[in-house]
Amino acid sequence: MEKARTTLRLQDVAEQAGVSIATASRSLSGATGVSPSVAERVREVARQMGYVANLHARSLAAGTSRSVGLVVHEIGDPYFAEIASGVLRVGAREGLTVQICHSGRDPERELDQIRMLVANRVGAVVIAGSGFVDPAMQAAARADLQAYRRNGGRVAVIGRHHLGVDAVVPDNIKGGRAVAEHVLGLGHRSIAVATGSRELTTIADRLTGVAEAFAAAGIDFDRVPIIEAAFTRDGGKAAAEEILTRHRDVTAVLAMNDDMAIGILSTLRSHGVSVPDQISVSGFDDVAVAQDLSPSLTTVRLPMVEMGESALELALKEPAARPRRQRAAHQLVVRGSTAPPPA
Amino acid sequence: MEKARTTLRLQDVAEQAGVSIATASRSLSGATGVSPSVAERVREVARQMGYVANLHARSLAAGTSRSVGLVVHEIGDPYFAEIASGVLRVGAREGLTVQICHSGRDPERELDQIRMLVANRVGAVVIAGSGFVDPAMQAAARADLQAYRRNGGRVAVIGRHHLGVDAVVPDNIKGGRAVAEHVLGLGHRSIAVATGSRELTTIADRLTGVAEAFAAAGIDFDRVPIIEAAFTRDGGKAAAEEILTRHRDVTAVLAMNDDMAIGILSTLRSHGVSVPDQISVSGFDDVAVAQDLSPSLTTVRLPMVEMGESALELALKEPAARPRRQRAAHQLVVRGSTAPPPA
DNA sequence: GTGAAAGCGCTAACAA
DNA sequence: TTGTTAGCGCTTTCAC
Repeated sequence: MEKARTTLRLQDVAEQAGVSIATASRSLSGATGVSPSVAERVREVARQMGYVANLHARSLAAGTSRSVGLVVHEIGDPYFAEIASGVLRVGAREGLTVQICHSGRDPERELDQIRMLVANRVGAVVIAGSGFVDPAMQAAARADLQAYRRNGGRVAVIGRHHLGVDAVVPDNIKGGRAVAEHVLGLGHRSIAVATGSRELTTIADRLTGVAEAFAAAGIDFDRVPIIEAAFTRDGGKAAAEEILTRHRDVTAVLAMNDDMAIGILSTLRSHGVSVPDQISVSGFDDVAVAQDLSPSLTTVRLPMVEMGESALELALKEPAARPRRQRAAHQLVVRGSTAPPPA
Repeated sequence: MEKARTTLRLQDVAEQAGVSIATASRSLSGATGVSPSVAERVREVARQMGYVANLHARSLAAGTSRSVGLVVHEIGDPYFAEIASGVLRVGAREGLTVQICHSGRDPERELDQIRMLVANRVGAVVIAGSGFVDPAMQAAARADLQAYRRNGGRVAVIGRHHLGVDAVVPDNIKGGRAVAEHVLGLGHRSIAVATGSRELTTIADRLTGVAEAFAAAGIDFDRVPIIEAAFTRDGGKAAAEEILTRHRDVTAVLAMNDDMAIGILSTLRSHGVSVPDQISVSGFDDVAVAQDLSPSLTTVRLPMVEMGESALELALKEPAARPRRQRAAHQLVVRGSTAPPPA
């Protein structure tokens, strides 16, 4: 008794169409050198049989694959979800499959995930998590990535990394400066900053911009309360609690991302503190809900979806001699959560 | 001149370690039947050389792959982002890579994506988009999926589908009923419903539950204004505009998801309509920001992350004789956006 | 324009 | 316990 074949092979299609496997291959992959009529017939037969090529076999034989990888800190976070959306969009357009993985803001996990992607022989990888300030921390990742690139792999990152690869970089410094200038311009002088870990370059840069604005306004940044907490809504809540307890004179809070700002708004509201009448709050990123909050959130808009798109497009381009750096536009978006300080 | 090998092969590791390629394979894949000392040595050599196995070759030879697929409508949508987070979490735990793709709520695109996943020989696919009410619409997908399963592929869906596979199903009917009963219980009688396309089973079910509650309250559901718009924030805004224009007597709006509810809140606010004093608003899903809105949103909580986890776990289990159906707990969460109607 | 055949890098019988 | 070898399904020279 013959063992029944389960999956269709290219050979089955070839036999059915009465051509050689080579011709079948050429017909289906759209290669040149097959007479149009034959190619069409093969395609028709394949379609009717419901044949789907085995991409593993194809990748193995051709040495290239139609897939790319994306590393994010956490896909449930709107910031990364929107970036992923952009990456998926370009991927679909180019007929690429996209593997997404979490790094959980952990450099070691990030490295593991990169290794896995390399093992999967993806054609390109996009790293969307923020880099770490400490270059040593990324030495291993950098080495792996270099080896990967020597073998023809493409890499692009979003944000500032020490990886020596193409990058889409939002100007976090200028953005931080813009939002701080806005709040200072409203007349605030007693300002607190709510931030995540300064080990992340994204955060470090935003803080740098804020510091610049303070310096320009003649304010000693060392005296400004910087509340460091998780870079999440819960972190924002914790920061707000601390501000209400230990910095009662504060009239404005600069959150280093929207998530924290949302948590801050929530906590202030539950404490009966009116925004922006008593305290102004600003965010950073302009996630989709920022405009629908009440009050709507003053923030710095980063085009996350476009950044995802650009990053993959950059990675897909012919590699350049030296790393390319593409700036992402940022834009101060003034909404209802900021106003002059109470008289 | 010999062409320089770029990527390391298993053979290179085997030679370096002084063993056969078979032994090297067994050592690295953790298979039994190798002396511990040899296995350890091989692993050490591989690590030092920086060898990463070619997963395509492995999949092709072994006929199985350590990857799974996830199909969502749109990863930028928090609902799906949270589900994806759950899937990625389990995937990481099990050492699986996850391919994510967009269907864009388009049955044809969904089919294409499924085909692509099948071509990639993923071990399992999780479909997270809502199914369509019209069974004919999914006939093709169903056929493809059946063939995939006959070849050993696993499938699980989130939500009600006509696909004949394992499913994680939120009880949308009861959830719809619960939120409608809550609003009716507050005394509202002039209620509008804001919804997305009823072609989606998720939405159809929620509406069914709502209708049940209305019937139980002795209200003719046919007289209730049902505003159909995009199942997004923008759709919610459009629905709110219409309600303000054409249904001025409405004291409560039931939105069939949080996204729409957020858009509704936003539009009502910009029109100076107070929530919940003048109009109550409810949502569905309990996306993370729902609790941080102002007013915080009354909604039906669905454990999205857990649903994603369960779906992949279900797909990874040994297949059962008949499709399994796992209920996801839902819970009415009463917050600030609902109150009795104005006197 | 088409076909035969040699791999792509790995796993899994089967032998030793 | 270890090694030899035949594929996995496809692409791609190289002949014809």
